Amino acid sequence: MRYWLMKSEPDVYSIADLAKDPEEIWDGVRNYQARNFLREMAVGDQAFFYHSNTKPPGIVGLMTIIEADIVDPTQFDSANKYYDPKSEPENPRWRTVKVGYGETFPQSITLDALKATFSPEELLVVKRGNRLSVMPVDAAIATRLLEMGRQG
DNA sequence: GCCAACGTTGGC
DNA sequence: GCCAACGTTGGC
Repeated sequence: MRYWLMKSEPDVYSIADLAKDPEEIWDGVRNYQARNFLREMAVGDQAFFYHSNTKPPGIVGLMTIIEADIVDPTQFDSANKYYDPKSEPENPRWRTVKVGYGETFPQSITLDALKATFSPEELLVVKRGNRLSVMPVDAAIATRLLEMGRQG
């Protein structure tokens, strides 16, 4: 079982949205490095939910991968923001996963707290200028994050 | 709202 | 294949 971190802007899609409707296809990722990580995910993996572009940014909870290697349906929908005219239905370019709601931490782990605790080598999200929206988290780091998040 | 970081596109 | 221009992300 592996751990991951996945970013979303809460104005677009937040952990409260996932809690309300607790299964969701994580669509709209259009970056190859992020997609490659999505394709490595397996059912049962755990992912930290990170709120970006908000005050304060940080890890707000946990979710579970409940279905792996799904074709992202938005790539073929010309009305959708994430429509990709270059993706062929017989060879879809963008794949993703379905996530299930896990838990919301009593208090989010802010980016400031993450930076104070972890080096960029330990946790990529604290690296300045990092724009990757899906990334792996080392198991030992994940354990510490769970302790930080659950104690609130 | 600004801007640094950085991925993508397209001309050559 | 290089690289300038451009667009997007995301912290501040």
